[in-house]
Amino acid sequence: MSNEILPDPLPSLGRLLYIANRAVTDQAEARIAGHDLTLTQWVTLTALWRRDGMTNNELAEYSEVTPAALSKTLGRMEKKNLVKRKMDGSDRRVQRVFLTPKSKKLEPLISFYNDMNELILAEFGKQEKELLFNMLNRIIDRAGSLEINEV
Amino acid sequence: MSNEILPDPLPSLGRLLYIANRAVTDQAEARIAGHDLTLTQWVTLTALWRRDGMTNNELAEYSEVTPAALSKTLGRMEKKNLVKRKMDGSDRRVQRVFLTPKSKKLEPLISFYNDMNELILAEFGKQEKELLFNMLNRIIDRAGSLEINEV
DNA sequence: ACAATTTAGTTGACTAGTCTAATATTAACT
DNA sequence: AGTTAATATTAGACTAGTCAACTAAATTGT
Repeated sequence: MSNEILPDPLPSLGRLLYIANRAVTDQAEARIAGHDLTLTQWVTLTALWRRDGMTNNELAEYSEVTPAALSKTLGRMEKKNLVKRKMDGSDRRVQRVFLTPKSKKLEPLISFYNDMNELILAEFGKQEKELLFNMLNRIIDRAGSLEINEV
Repeated sequence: MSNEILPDPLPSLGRLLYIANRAVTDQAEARIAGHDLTLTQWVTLTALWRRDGMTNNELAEYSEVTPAALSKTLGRMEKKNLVKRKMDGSDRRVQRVFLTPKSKKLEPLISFYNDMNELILAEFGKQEKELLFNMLNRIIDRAGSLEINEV
């Protein structure tokens, strides 16, 4: 192709988070792909396994995405017969979301992600793990509260 | 809405990485939005600012995405007049990508992301920062090398 | 009681990634 | 020289997120 030297990719917190997130997500998706589930869809199911009949907005909050995003995820899940939406009896704006026989059978998957995450952190000590989680939480807080200074 | 208790979102490494990555990305995008740039597009430009005329595949490797993804990003950037693709003289399969006057003017943005990341980590000590980067790299290695055990 | 406002959810246009398949062109091998 | 294999890129179908605009229903305020 070209025999010139490529610029080094830029190492930075943001870049590392991007790559780490993708590495972990890819590993997770590979593990559940056999059940015809994506990680996003699995997250939605973990909420319903704990409380069937949640609403779109509750699921959005739980998943930390916008209601619009969640509505689309539900559409794809309904097409695959993983959930069923039913109009709420007392408030007809509300759609309650229910598990199907198919997704009820998948409930044993509820802990797979935690197991996988433990596997990834197998060589981290208890204290190291705590430190890591603490640091990530500090980053989330700090990034969320920083003033937006346009550059 | 519902007066029942919502299930707690699941705390896990993967979840924290997902949220942290989004928090940092959102902060970055807000800062450069005024220049009509997305973070993905900015990453592409940082490569070209360092070596103009890189190819699609080189840029994909640099950005750590597939060549297909990068080709689409270039399409969007070309539409905004941020890059220009030119057929390579000696290998006509290759498209070389060049800065435009518009994107050349944006070169001072090359360090904005690092500056922002430093700001996010302002309260981290030097040693803490090193530890964090080290941990993230270990996670990336480990997640990438784990066997895929379907669940 | 009725108008105005808020809330719940969906849709459309967009960015950005995946994978698979197709097209050109070059390189490699008889 | 001519076929085959590899390489560079693009296109298409898909998931998943954003925001803004919209509809319908419920609440609030007079």
